[in-house]
Amino acid sequence: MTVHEISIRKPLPAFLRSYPLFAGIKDDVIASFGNYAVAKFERKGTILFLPDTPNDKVYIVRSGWVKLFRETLGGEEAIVDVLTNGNFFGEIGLAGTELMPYGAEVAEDAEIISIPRFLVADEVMRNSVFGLAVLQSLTRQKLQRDLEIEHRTVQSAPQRIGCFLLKLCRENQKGSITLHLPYDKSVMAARLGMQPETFSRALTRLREEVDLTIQGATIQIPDITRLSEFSCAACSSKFPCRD
Amino acid sequence: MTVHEISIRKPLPAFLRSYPLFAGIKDDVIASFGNYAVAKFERKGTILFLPDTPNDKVYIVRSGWVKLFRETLGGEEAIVDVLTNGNFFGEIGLAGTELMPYGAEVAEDAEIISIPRFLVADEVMRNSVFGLAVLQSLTRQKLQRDLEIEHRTVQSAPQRIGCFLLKLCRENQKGSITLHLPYDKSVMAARLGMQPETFSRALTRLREEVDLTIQGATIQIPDITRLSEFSCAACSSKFPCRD
DNA sequence: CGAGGCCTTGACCCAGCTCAAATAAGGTGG
DNA sequence: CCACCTTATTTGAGCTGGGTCAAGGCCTCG
Repeated sequence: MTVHEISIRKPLPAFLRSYPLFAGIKDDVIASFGNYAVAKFERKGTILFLPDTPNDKVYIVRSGWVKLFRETLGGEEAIVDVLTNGNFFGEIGLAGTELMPYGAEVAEDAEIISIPRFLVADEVMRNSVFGLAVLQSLTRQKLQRDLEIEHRTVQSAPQRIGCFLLKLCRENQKGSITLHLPYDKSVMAARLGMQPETFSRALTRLREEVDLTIQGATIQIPDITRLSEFSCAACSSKFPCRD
Repeated sequence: MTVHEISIRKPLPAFLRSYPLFAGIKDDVIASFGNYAVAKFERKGTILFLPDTPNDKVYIVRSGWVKLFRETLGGEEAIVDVLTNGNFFGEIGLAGTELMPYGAEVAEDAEIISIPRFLVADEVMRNSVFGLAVLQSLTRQKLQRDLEIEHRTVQSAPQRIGCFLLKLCRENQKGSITLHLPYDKSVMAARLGMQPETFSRALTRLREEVDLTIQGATIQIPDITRLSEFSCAACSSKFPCRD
């Protein structure tokens, strides 16, 4: 919860440009974004905004991880999503919503760019290429949510974890891979819609099933294909089921 | 599966205009949409397109119900969504996706408008007001999905059904209400992420819990407030948890 | 070295799933 | 309008994945 913000200004334009979302934006606009946008390093635990709170910024994660959450009436926390490099959030503000339906907390030290909402809205209006890009991104994200819903009903806990690990592998080749769980297991559990205890046990089952080697947050996957065969067995979409 | 299509042409403009999505569109564009758009009556069971099939149209439901579905590898059908008046689908095509990630089947006799994708894309590019409207709609839909995910993990089966009934009530007043389940219970079950058997039993439990009167597809709700208190007890958002 | 935060284990429980069957609800042809 | 067939819904019985509660481990940091 300790706030240890370092307010810095970096050459955002290059960063923004590097993401497909901003591919069609003219230089002067990027520059304008760059003038109003703020990049900050934020420490794990920092709360960017609370649920049901007014907010007028759109955020982009430059590095690290940010989790979006809601509070159940019962006081429990439901995790909506956990974001990283190049992902954005707070765009619900573009729909004119005053209060954020979810809160945002830094799950792992992160660098976060915030842009006043009106700037983005203006640019959407002015630059149709950008508008279409955002629109397409949202379309895909919605689809991603559909998949997520399906996963939660169709896959077992170990399969869901396996599917998650596969996403972490990105476009990597077949064969053996070593990877680090990027954030707390309890957060992963919530992200995958299960209890921490279940996560722990499910990971054990998955290990037995596909011969993982697990040391704390480090996981060795001897055979990706085998993992995907196990995890995606129940799913409706072919293997790389990411966007 | 019998196809009993009646291809008709109705004054679409008025219809389109009546939905907020098209509020900002200029008359000539509406007219152009009207020229290329086709409205058809389709019978229950008609399949509009299959999953993983190329498609170049965006659809709007004018009346009736359409269900979007995927096929699990196991051959089971997972329902993505069930749409009605004024809802649109197929917009994923705007993201350049060639193959539809889901299929569409008429769940209850419906009138459906289809518009060539390029027309919509053009209009998004040309008319920023329209573009923003679509963008906002998608944003809200994505949020809706988030809620859906939360519901499925936090609510019990009876609560989920209750929540669904509340959505059917729309902006109706408090007190007693009678309503008709708009489509097959088995489809509702799938839509809510449960088995038909579970649905049946859960509905019975809900009846006992909040004194519903059930006759086939007709349901009498004596006290909406009571229903919402029961259903939304576990949810993170206040009562009218729809868009 | 002790405190607190994570994570893992153990024991037990229950909502929802599965398989199987009985009943309603429509629809059709005579 | 009736008998018959098909599809939708309900019920019964039993099983189990995942949740809950309660203890330990473990590791980090002061």
